[in-house]
Amino acid sequence: MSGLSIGQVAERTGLSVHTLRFYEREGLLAQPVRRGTAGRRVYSEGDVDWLGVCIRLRASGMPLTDIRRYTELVRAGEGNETERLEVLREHRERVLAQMHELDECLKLITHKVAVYEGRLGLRDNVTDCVPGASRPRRPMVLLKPDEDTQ
Amino acid sequence: MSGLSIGQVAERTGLSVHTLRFYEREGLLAQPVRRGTAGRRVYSEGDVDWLGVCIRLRASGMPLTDIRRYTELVRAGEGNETERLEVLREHRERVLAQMHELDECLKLITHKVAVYEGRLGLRDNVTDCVPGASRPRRPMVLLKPDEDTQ
DNA sequence: CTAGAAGCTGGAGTCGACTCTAAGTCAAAC
DNA sequence: GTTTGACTTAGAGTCGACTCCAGCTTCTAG
Repeated sequence: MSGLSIGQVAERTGLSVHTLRFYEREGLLAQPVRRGTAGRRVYSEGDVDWLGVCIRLRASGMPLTDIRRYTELVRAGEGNETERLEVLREHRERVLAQMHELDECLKLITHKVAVYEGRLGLRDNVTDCVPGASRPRRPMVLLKPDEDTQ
Repeated sequence: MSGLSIGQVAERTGLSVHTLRFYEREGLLAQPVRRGTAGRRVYSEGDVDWLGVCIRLRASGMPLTDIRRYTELVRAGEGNETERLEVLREHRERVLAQMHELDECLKLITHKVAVYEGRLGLRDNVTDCVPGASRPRRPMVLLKPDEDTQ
């Protein structure tokens, strides 16, 4: 069951084979990858799981150097749990901040979308309108200051 | 009231003067920046507002090329609202997806934090403990598979 | 037996987004 | 009147994170 080629892992994780080798060079793998015939990489399920963690950390904006740091702690084995915790907690703070920021952005974008939908005489989805109800013609609204012209 | 130097705008927006000039070169400003004595940039409140929008778009992961595209639409004036809307809606989808992803990441991290806190014999914050209650010594838990060793 | 697919390595290239440097202008403070 | 400091430009440099290339081996199918 265990024993995946780099190609299989690429398919499974969504990373390219290039990236998998790159991550390995960068020291992002907790254990050195086993090698099979002709020096080919043989990934265990554990390797793939760990890669999954790395991918999540990356996706949440943790830079590779920090992932490496964390990986090194894990590789070093028991005894440094406090440090690992610190890394994780710091990152969690950053993620929360990022979510907050994203929320603000979303508000802005949603506001703008609403404004343009209004300008174009749309109410939400066209399909939401009562069929047959005369769609109001574009009412030639004067541009509000605060909107996108100027 | 209107008429800010590049330095003032930098301070106000949190962008560096370098970045402000860079953004301008990249065509991210809706209107060309006014120039004062000796060719110095003089920013209007409108410029700063627009920069605020750009910053939010960037912060939510919109690449500069897309911000430029949107800016060009705005600069082109009335008549392309449908296109602007499309850009915004697409971006909103990406932001929502990103928030989802971040949420997953947060779950993972929070889980790991909880695991390490458990391993270290902490319950939440130390300050949450009843003072004087004997803190349990680290119970030498066997490592669960699924956790960070292997 | 040979062609093609997949793997290997070391190193180079790319891309996005800044970030900085050099050489110069200008206004105000001392 | 010179020094300081904020500004100007064109262009170069940096950094993170890939992404690809050349040249090689090795396995499988026809």
